[in-house]
Amino acid sequence: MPELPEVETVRRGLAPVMEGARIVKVEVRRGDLRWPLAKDFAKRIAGATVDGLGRRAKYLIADLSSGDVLMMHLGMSGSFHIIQDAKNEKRNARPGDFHHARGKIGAHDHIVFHMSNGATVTFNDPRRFGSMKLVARAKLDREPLLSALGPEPLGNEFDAGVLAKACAGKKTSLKAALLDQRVVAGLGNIYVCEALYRARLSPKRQASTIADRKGAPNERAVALVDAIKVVLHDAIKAGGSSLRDHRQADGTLGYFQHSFRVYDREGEPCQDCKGTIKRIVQSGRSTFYCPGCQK
DNA sequence: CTCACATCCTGGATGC
DNA sequence: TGCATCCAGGATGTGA
Repeated sequence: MPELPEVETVRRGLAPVMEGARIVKVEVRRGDLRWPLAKDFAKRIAGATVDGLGRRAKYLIADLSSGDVLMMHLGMSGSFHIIQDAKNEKRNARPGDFHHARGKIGAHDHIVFHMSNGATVTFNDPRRFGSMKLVARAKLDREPLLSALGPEPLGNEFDAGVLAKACAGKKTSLKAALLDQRVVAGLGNIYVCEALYRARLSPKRQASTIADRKGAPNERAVALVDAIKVVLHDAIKAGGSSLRDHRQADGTLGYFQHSFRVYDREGEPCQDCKGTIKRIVQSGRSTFYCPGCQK
């Protein structure tokens, strides 16, 4: 489930048990994720305190007291779960508190962090498209996984001018351009579909048509940037989207999937016109849109 | 350079 | 029920 809103939701769920706590021990149960973990991965982390847990695009970034930074990506099927120490849970439990993932390390729990506060944080990823990488903080500005990323869509620096410039001259579709992390970082298939619907722009439209000949933004670029910010903001507020029962780190379900206007709604009526939501395939991925509203 | 496409991997849904 | 097929939230490397 992991696009920007889901990763941000995971970050907010993990921060309370990780920030300020020491990683006592790391278990690498399977190190062959998207890329094999470095042989000294666990040893390099053990004993470090997590000074902060941040996010860049779809990467979680833990700042460690050792001088390293731990980059984590959820891929397609990655998730984190918190197993609370029983004593702590009893002590801290309040009525209405969220349900914590219950007790046991299970299949596909590839990486397990044992924290000094008694919490256990597991990284689960059936498809193993996720990844973890340790990088010296001093070298982070030259980290290849980050250096090519476009702007954060919720940041002030992301506006119609920036998006138009990135799309100017692009022959490819708007859909493909928005999925390109170099254009804007953090969108995935769901939120691209939803943002295009909200901006009333066709996913098939050539990307360059949100800019004039000089690369300046037109009204389409303005609408698109606005739609992207609104949909991401709303999704984060809803705790992300829970597809196929995917859960947040604290065990609760996000509910933004109920706000999908087009994603996975092929054949259903459009909420704005009399049309029907259609599914097409663009560069091998499903695109959902309303041909009536989106031009 | 830019773009379309296959590919990594597993599990769930669907169809016969 | 059993088995085959298709599809999936991402990102990269390829080949045209």
